[in-house]
Amino acid sequence: MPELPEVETIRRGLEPRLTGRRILRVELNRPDLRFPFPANFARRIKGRAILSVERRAKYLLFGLENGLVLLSHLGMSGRYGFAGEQQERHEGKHGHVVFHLDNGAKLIYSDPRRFGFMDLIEAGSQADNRFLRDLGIEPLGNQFSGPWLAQALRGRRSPIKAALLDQRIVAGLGNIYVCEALFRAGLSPRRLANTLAGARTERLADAVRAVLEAAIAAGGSSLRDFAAADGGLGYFQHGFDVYDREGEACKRCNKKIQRIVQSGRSTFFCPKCQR
DNA sequence: ACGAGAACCTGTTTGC
DNA sequence: TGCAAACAGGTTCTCG
Repeated sequence: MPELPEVETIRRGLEPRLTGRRILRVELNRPDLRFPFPANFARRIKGRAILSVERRAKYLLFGLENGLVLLSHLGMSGRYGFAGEQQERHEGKHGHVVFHLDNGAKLIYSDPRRFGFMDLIEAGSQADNRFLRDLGIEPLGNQFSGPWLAQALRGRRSPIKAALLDQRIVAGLGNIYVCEALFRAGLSPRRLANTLAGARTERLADAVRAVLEAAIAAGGSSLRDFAAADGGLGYFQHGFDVYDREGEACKRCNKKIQRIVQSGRSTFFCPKCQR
């Protein structure tokens, strides 16, 4: 589901509506999502105010009172919505967690496929958390650059597509934006990661940054399972150059976009523009 | 150690 | 039209 731009869009939608609010009660409608909820999940959250809503890679981090952090990953189909505002169908059957707020609002986490998951982290131990500790750098952060990428890809024998999806290197890219970034950089998804250096990694780093920034600016893409927290739908998917465009004309050279499968996932690319 | 593939789920789209 | 197969934005685990 959501990749970094969508999660960032959701974060921006939730932040003003949650910051300063107190969670009066948490309704847990099942014991697990992808993984079991941590012990005493609802009881530990109950009564605490929400101080911040942050993002790390594709994770949402809700900073709660007294140093507790609620970590939430949306998997493929997870989403946040407020009761009564929309998508009752989604929430009705798959509203797994309901946060009752002190202003009467009910924030609902729904997730049909249940690939999402949540965790609670005590202050100061974020670095040890099993979900966060192995994440690579943020692609929109200061460290990320051509030279950094060249160094990170050195010795990697996997296709560049797979390397960019590896969250331990760069954290936040998913299938859509990897395809889009490789197209923008003019690089074949099949090219081995360790054959990239110099100008190519520079172009790739620039492409990654540009495609993510464009997507965030557009409010995130809205494939069928995603709605921004404020109910608005993103529209960046109308601008995809290659993703989900198998057989259609390349916008640059007019040749047909191809679809191949790499490590079990669809890759879309232009065989002429991408080397 | 590292990379590819399977597994985890349900809903929607595609193809016969 | 109906039904089965294929496919979907992610992560973790296992196996070679």
